[in-house]
Amino acid sequence: MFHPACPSSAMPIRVGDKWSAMVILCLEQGPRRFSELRIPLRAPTPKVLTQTLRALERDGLITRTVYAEVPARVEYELTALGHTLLELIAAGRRWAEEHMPTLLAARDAYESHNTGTG
Amino acid sequence: MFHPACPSSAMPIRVGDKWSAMVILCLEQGPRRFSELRIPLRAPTPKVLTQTLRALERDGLITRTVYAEVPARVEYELTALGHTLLELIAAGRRWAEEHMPTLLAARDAYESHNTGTG
DNA sequence: CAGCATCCAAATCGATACTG
DNA sequence: CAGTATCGATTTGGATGCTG
Repeated sequence: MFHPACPSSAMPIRVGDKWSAMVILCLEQGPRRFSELRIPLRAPTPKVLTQTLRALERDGLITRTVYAEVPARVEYELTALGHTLLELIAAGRRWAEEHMPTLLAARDAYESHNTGTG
Repeated sequence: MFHPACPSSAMPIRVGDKWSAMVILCLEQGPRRFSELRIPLRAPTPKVLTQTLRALERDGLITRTVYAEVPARVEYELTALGHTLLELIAAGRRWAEEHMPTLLAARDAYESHNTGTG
């Protein structure tokens, strides 16, 4: 799903920063907890995830709900505005599925200038 | 068109780096010269523009044609692959036109927490 | 479990100066 | 005109350690 080869490595489309699009995608199927987002995203540090989450919350794309339980529980969920972004991300993924091989081939051919012939 | 308020300031959608999408947009109506890209883009330094152009060329999104004239002339033009990206960028712009006011309003409301009430 | 504070590395953007 | 080379400021992502 979010393995290093697929997304932001070569993907020419971004939504904001490096993680925003992936967070939104993770939230597509429903609310997720802080730790639940760290695993699939491979976001090693909570700081970066917090930054991303805060920025998303600031822009009204997600909501942050705190449950007063003993092990503190916080859930993040997409807003209506956040859902509209899903379509755009899907469009980006469709483009990638269709044209990324061509782009990668072109990139590979371009790199050959330095290592292959020259 | 490319005034500081519109594009990457608040725009949550990017194509690659800060300038790639704008370069592609500038090339939509036909080939453009190096200097012709610097004016509308407000890319102050040739270095940054060159980097963007090279990356785009590397990915097969644009072509670079050099004309052996006395004042050297170089033209950049969108490839077929580059054209496919136009649709995606257009989708991003449509999203921005429709939802950006909502996003900005949410952001503004969020900022009020710090300056207004607290 | 969720989040913050501090320090650090890397990428990016940018200004100045110079060449064919 | 088009592009390169060098240096600096800003931004971003990341690692470690600590708190409620």
